[in-house]
Amino acid sequence: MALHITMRQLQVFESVARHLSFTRAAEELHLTQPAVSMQVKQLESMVDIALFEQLGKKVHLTEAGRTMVKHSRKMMAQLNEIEKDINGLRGVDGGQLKICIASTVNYFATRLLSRFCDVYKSVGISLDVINREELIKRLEANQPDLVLMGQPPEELDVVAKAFMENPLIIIANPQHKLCGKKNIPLSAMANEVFVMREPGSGTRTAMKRVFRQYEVEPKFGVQLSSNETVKQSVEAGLGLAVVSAHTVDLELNAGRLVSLEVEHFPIMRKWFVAYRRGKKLSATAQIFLDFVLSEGGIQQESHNRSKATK
Amino acid sequence: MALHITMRQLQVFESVARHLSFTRAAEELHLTQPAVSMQVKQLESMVDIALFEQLGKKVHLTEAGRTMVKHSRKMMAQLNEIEKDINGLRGVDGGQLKICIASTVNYFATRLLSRFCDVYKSVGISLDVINREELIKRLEANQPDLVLMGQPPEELDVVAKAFMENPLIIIANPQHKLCGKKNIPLSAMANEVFVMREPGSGTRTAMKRVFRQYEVEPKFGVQLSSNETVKQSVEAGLGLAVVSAHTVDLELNAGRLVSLEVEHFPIMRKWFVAYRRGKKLSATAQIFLDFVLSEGGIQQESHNRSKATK
DNA sequence: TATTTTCATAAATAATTCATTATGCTGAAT
DNA sequence: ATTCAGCATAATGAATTATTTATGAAAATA
Repeated sequence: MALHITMRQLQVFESVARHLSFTRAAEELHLTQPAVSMQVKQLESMVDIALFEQLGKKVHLTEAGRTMVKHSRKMMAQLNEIEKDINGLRGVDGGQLKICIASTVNYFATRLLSRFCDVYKSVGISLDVINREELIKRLEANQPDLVLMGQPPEELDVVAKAFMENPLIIIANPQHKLCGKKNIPLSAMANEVFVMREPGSGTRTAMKRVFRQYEVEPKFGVQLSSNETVKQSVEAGLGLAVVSAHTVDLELNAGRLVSLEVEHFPIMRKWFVAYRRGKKLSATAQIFLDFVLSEGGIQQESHNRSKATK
Repeated sequence: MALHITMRQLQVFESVARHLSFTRAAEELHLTQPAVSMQVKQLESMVDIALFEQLGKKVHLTEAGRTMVKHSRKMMAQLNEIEKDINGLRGVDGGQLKICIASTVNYFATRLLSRFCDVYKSVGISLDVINREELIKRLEANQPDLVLMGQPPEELDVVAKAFMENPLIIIANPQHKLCGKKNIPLSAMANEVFVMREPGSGTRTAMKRVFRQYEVEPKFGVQLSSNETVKQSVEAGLGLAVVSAHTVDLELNAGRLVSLEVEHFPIMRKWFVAYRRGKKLSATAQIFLDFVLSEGGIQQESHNRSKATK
């Protein structure tokens, strides 16, 4: 790029071209006339061609001048567009939001989202429901603005805020022999078969941790890839399962599944809304974050799952 | 225009955005890394929004950043277009030429033009054949690049170069009583009727001046608005006329008109190619000017018909 | 001819910009 | 834990730019 044309030059030039007078342009721009002359002269020397010609005392544009006027206007319009476009991004109105949610969150996230959309109608939301593993990949790639998930990842430096309780319970088929029993000891689980999600699933990790902690080793049965199939499998009597209580509301009420009152259960965990540390949240994302936190109704304490817990 | 975004800022920003690395951009631009950081920071402060976000050690564009990249590219493309467009004007190729010619010049100007076009095929020419009065108006309005005319105007500061002899002769119907006579005294014209062009016509002015100079007062008959009708009128026997010899070549050869050998005639005048003083001749116009002068084959002496004959 | 208008040029200076070096911080990799 | 790579910040100096005042020249006007 050889030419070092400045916006100022174009601006001053355009004014002269419009008035066909250096003096008028100077007045318009609150400058002295020589200042205008010099800017124009600089622009002329940049393109190495005369932009004005003075015949008698009247100033005329040359052919090159007419061309330059067009370009000047275009450039200035372009600049204004930048301002406009960027300002558009600054506000919430018309904002775009990319949200990823862990699959288990799905059950209430949709309700959350629809309430949000009611309030901020002009916000465009793209929602991806994915498993924990994929979600972490996406976070690494800086794809989503915000994610809703269970336990925030240890391996990534994220800012995570809890926004809702997430009790994990053990569910069983209503015909199961432990149904209705009170204070079932955890050790009783050693005789049970558990169906579960794929490795990497947050629920699976939490469950395993508890059993390991109390040195109970249940049997592990079928491995399933969606929460829905887990529930169906339990309903079909393939075994027990640890799930987020929110995801089985309907089935419990309908009596198709029951919650076992096992010792140490429910495991009280939380749902988090999270984003990568350093992420510049757009106004829209910030609003959504606040919305989720207030709707969730947990008193705030920032969870900072990072090595850099300085 | 509040924002004082510089091309440099956009250029540096674009480089960073392309590499997603300040250091790489610095290398590309032969700068130090802090210099790059500062340019980007300045741009960010101009639009008052973050363009990059650093997550871990990777640099990402923000939404605003992505928008800005588009605009940066557009702006830089725009700049290149200026250069291209202006360069297009600098050369002869594809140039535009607005030429006005006095109506009497028409007879050979067309031939001149066609020869010019043969050589410079890519030059677009707009040609207006108009009378002297209109031609001067056009000159005042700075409409034509060049004009071809008889006597250059006194009232306007033009640069005029003679390029061809312009003998003015007196023509008559072949049946006219003075036909074939040698050395007709100018005084004999006092008994003749002259048809002529409208006031303002160069030929008319020249003719009147000669008659006044030698104190001869011929009768003035019909006033005609085109050279063609003047010839036809003379042919029809309505009177004599003073015309540029070039315009009646054909008629003289065909014997439809004759030239009278009157004392002081032919008045030797010249055709001029002219443009307003101060006019920035485009390359194309300059070429045309040179072409006309060389084709005309008059040794050059610059005629400068101006008050400011300093 | 004298005056006014308008633009160009020159010199001076005020302001800003640009880039450098030096240094610190952070995250990732060894 | 140390080192390395990569960005930010600060201090500084050089270079450039923007702008002003003062002045001159040319053209229109009175």
